[in-house]
Amino acid sequence: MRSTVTLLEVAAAAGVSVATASRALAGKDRVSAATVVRVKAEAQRLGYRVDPIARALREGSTRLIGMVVPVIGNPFYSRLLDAVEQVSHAHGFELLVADSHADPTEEARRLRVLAGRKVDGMLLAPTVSAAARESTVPMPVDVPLVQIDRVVGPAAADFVGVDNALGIGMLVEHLVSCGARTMMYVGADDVNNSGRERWQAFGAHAEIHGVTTPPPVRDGFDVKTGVAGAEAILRMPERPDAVVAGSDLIAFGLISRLREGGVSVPENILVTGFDGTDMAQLFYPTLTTVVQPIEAIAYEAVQFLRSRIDGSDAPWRSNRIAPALRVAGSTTR
Amino acid sequence: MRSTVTLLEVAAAAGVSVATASRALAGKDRVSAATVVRVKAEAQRLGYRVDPIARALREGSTRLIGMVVPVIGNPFYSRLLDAVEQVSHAHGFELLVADSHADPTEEARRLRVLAGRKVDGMLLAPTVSAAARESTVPMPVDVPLVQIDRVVGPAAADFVGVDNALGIGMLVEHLVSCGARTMMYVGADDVNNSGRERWQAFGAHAEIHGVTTPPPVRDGFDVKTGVAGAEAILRMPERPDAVVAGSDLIAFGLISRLREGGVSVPENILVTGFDGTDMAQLFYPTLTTVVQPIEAIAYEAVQFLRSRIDGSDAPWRSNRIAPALRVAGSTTR
DNA sequence: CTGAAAGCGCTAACAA
DNA sequence: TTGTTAGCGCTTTCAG
Repeated sequence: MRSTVTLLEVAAAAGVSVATASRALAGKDRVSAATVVRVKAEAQRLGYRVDPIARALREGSTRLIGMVVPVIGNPFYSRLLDAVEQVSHAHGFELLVADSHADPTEEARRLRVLAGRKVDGMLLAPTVSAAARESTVPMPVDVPLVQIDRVVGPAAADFVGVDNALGIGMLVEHLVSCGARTMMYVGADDVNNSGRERWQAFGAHAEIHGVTTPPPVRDGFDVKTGVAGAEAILRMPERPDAVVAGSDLIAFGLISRLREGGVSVPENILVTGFDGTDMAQLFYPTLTTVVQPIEAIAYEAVQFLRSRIDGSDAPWRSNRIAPALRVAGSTTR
Repeated sequence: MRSTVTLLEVAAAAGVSVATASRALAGKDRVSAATVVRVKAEAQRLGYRVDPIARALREGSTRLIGMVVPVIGNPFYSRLLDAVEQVSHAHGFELLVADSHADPTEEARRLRVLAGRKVDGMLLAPTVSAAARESTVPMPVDVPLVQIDRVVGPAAADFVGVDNALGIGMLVEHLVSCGARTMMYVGADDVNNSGRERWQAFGAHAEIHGVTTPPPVRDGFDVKTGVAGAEAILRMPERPDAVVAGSDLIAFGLISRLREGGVSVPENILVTGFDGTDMAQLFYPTLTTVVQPIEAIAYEAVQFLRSRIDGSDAPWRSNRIAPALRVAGSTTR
């Protein structure tokens, strides 16, 4: 069996021209039913598969979606990637993946490479490096693009992400119902919308419930930030009743550092996370958190992208999807 | 600025033919220095970039590498993906990613899709599903392929992975030096080489050190298996001194179940993992484990693949890379 | 309803 | 050293 059988061979086998064969296989042009059957049978028999390269050259469309994430190794992004891969695959797109390694310059370069590869559209989870503190509007290419997970700078594209305010609201409310009267926030700074929105929502909900809030610790979404938060707490004369961490990773770092400092969770202090990672259920104690609707985010993002690929020039849309509260050991006494 | 500037335009601007422009840019054919400069300048000025589609159609090479993993969401694979992405990118390849969702049928299908996309080569981390217990030799395509991480069935391709026997040896030796005299194995079954090799190495090293080994629990590489192992231990009249778990995930499941059962690590029993995930350092207790040389595996795999892409028809090679022992809380009293 | 032919952008024979 | 041209495999006018 020849490794590549061309349309010409199928046409010859079916006794028609390439043009007819093409039409028969495409099925959207007027071709006699009889030839359609014959051509399809021959194609099947010979194991014909269209050459996507030739088709792309001719049609200007690759059926490829590019996705750029800050770091594939981060479980949140890898799960998002997983979900996006499934959805785009279901829509007939293949996924070209690029990792910006949390470097805005590299991110821009990767976007350009993907555009050069003629992807039909791109999904971007923008990076925010500590180095490049200012937000760069990441649109160096004229390919349909939707931002996913978070936004840097003023939105200049469609956006799909979690409803941060709602999630934080759920957590604060839950902690209040657990009897917490003082709550500290340990999370990311204002460089991207997630950090900003979670912090603002925390403030707003704390106020609504009349909760006292010691000064927060705000930096990144990483373990390190959690450790810093724990150290701040260990230095405080009076510990807060609870800590709202801006991410599961922060909570992990926080809890393990508190433990080293002799403060245990949930006995001495309640802690919540944000993201709903698998590890949250394996950690000790299991972590109360808010679960990101990853599948829904992936689904909606691909929908947005498809409509842009199909030529929509509607105003930028922003889609916030509700997360779900998952109560666990870190807030259960 | 036009979004796509073709070679023809560059040639016109430089006052030469497309052929000359192509050669000048490629640089490997005889062209006068003066025209090279002129063409390059014009290309630069116009922002010309070769169209990879056209080039691929002409050359039959896409500079694309496909990679199929059982599940992107698994931290080990996402880190491997990350590493592979970097290495292949450094060699001028873009990465097309596919997730087989641990389904051999889907895996075969994805391999075919990638082959249809005309990738120059493929990296496959074969899946092993509980459903399809028998190993299928995964070579439905005639594209250079190297197996990475593990092998299913008789090797029919180059392979790069960790040196399982060495890793297990390090762990057993370490536990012996901690004073353990009875060790139980909780790991994966024999469906793939990793499960088989780790188990065999455990047996061999236990014998060398004269260690007593109660019956093992063997199933998958997942949390569930660890939980099963813990339950077996909780039922035993006499607990072993230590448990060698076949993966970090198994160890996590095992430790948390033991904790629920009132057995604590490392006080009552020592536990080791395998993989060296980030979580191993965040877990309580921090986990003694063997760190997979992920970067080295990625590097070597891409090297193997490149040599196959370049036409090498040497016999199949198998490259086992040494892991490193990382001692932590789960074996430190 | 079907065929002939153009052409997507590029590279490599082959000529000059 | 440079230009002309064929052709990679496909889709799509334009004729018939």
